[in-house]
Amino acid sequence: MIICMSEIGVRRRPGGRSARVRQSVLDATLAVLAEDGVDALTVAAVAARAGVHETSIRRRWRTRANLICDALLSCSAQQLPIPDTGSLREDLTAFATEAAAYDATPLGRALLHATVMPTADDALAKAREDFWRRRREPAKVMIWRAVARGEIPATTATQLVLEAIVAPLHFRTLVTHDRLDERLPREIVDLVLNGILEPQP
Amino acid sequence: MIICMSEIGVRRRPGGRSARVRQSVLDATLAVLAEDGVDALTVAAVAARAGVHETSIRRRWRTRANLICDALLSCSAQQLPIPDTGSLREDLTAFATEAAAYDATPLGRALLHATVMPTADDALAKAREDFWRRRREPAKVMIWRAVARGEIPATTATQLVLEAIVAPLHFRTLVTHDRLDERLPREIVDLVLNGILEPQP
Amino acid sequence: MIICMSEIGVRRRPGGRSARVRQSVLDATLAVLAEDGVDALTVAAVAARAGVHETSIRRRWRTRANLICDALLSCSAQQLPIPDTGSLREDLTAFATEAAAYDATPLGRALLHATVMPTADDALAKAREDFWRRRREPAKVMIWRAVARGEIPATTATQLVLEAIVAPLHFRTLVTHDRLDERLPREIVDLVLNGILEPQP
Amino acid sequence: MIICMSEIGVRRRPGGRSARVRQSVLDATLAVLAEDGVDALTVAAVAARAGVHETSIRRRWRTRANLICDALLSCSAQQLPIPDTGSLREDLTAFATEAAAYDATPLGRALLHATVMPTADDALAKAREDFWRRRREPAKVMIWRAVARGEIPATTATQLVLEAIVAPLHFRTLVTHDRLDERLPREIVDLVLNGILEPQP
DNA sequence: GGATAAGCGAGACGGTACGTCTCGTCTTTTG
DNA sequence: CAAAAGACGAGACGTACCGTCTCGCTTATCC
Repeated sequence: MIICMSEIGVRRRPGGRSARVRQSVLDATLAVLAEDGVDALTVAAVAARAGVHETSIRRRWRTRANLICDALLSCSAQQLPIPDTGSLREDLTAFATEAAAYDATPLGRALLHATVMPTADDALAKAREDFWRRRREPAKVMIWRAVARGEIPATTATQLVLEAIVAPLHFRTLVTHDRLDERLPREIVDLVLNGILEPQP
Repeated sequence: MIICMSEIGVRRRPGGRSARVRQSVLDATLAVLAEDGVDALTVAAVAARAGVHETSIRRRWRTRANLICDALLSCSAQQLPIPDTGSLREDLTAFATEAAAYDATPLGRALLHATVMPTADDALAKAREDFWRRRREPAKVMIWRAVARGEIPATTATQLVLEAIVAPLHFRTLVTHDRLDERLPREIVDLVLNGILEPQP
Repeated sequence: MIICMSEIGVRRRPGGRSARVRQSVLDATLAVLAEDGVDALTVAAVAARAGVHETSIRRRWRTRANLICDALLSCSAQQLPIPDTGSLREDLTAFATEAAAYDATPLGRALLHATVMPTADDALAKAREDFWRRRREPAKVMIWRAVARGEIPATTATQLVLEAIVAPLHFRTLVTHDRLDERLPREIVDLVLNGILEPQP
Repeated sequence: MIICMSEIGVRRRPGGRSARVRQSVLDATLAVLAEDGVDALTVAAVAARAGVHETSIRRRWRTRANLICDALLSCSAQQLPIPDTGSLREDLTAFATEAAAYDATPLGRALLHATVMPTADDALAKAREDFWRRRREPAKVMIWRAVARGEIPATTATQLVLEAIVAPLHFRTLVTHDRLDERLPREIVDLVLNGILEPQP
């Protein structure tokens, strides 16, 4: 599978029924994903919801995985807003709060599940990595600004810091449904900024 | 589904064929899980591997989900060893290293995938939470020891600290297949212990 | 299967629990047969109804077919009453009416169905033939009496006459659910007694 | 099940794969019916014999009963030949002889069994009635011709006469496996034509 | 602006897995 | 130690989905 997913059916016949069908199918996919979850997402359900014949979907996306993957990418563009408060702590806290809130929405949860499914499909795997990369990269600017402000050293591992903040949130959403309240983001950010060691005198 | 999974078939006829069948099926389930992954785990495959008739599995576990769930719980006992080096940093680093190594094994990865699968089944959801709780609780002793040694304040959020350490590892294993090398655990532990802020003069 | 069905469990302990169990199972079998029909008759259902463990039934009757067959024979004794009005026409009409009425009862219909089921089991086949023989033989006396009265020739084929009368009734019950009303028996008897040819002058 | 069985898949694409599959499945059904009997008829067996995937059969006919029923109807067209000898006695004798011969064939016996199976399925019940109606109706012409020739009164109950002739044959085939030889048809016809009463002087 | 090629509607089919229901055998457990 | 209770082997049934294929027909694009 060498096709680039997010391009399927995009080029040819850009204006007209094709494009209309494509869009309504992707919308329907996300809608079903949000409502019923990823394992209840069936091609037939998407077709019905999109008002499109099942065959048309199968013809274009070939497999269920491709469909999900394309839908994923199609919405990975709409990124979370990156706060800019002038303080790293406030930036990260706001960011973490947004992430937690998104994980609490049906679509957010469904996307999370979708990107975590085991898969043998390389294209899908790649699409998932892209999905997260597109989410992560813009957020790095918060770190860079803090470095520029001298809050943190220039050697700070940007990606790792971001992951240390969002991974626990996603993890709680996925498995342990422990407390995922409004105080949690700040606690995590405090942890990452200050560490837990007793301040050395 | 009110039955407690991990008890299925345990009580009655504890000595004999029943117990033998149960054990071989659970073993086979984990084996298949490790080799082929969770979505390739088919009841027929487990039955074949266990040398047991498919019907016997379906009769006792009813659904595929129950089977996976029971297998999960059956192996959640065998916990990771909890290091005790006298230093929190070394303890956590060793622990994180073990966790990363386990995530790199087929079974580890499969268990991870199995516990993040979306599910409508309450029993399964509960089993997964139990699975992680049984993994997490014993690890808390590392924190307690550090508190006793005066390394960290008694108010430290034990669960959160552990999650901040393992969640990024699991997250990389699940989605972004970014670097998951031998240096990563130490980096995360440093992050959690020291924070990233410039030391205040 | 060489065992003679209708003897199973009869000899030993004629007054004890065995006999009690046997009777309640056979009763339950007939009851289920009457209520749900032969193809819905399941060993489990009979066991439940008889208040007996399924295994006990299986041990004694071995197969479902044997059970049905034994139940059948156990009730083939209770024959239809043979009328004796002094007139062959009235005797046969009454007999046919009874037969039609019995076919209209749930048990009658179920027995009919049970005896026409295809089977590979010789014992069952034989039991079914016995069932019908026991029903038919006593009825022949009607013919004999008519011969004695000089109503019909001594050469009359007794069995064939009886079959010509009851077979159409059973046939309508089994397949064509055409008219099976109170006038039918008499019409059939008229047919058999007088024939349909125009009386020769 | 509101669908009319015998129409399933008949209309659309009359010459394509569908029709080919349909035909081979029905043929296979009748073949299996003839060879192994109705209760040994398994969907898998039919599928194997028809060189068609089991799922295709289940999809179109849904249940085993429907399949049998459709096969039944599909062959109810090929009726027995209706003799026309100029004599009612000879016509009926020939007809009865044919019927007896057909009951002696595997397919004949299987069809007979199939049509007397108890069923909760209305469509199947109706199909069976249709099957027999289609067999019976054309035969009535023998009676009508005899009426026209003045052999029998115009008031003769055509259906009843035919049933009186074939029912005993079918009955013997189904249950009592008594004599079903070449003399029987004639004896039955004699019975029905002349009656058994001593001729009145 | 009409020919042409792409895409869509419709419906089967092959294939895999799931879960249910029997029947009949076998093995533990228990009285 | 024999009967009762229950698990197991075997196999059919029916359901749901996935992915492929073939026809017609509609519609967008291009000459």
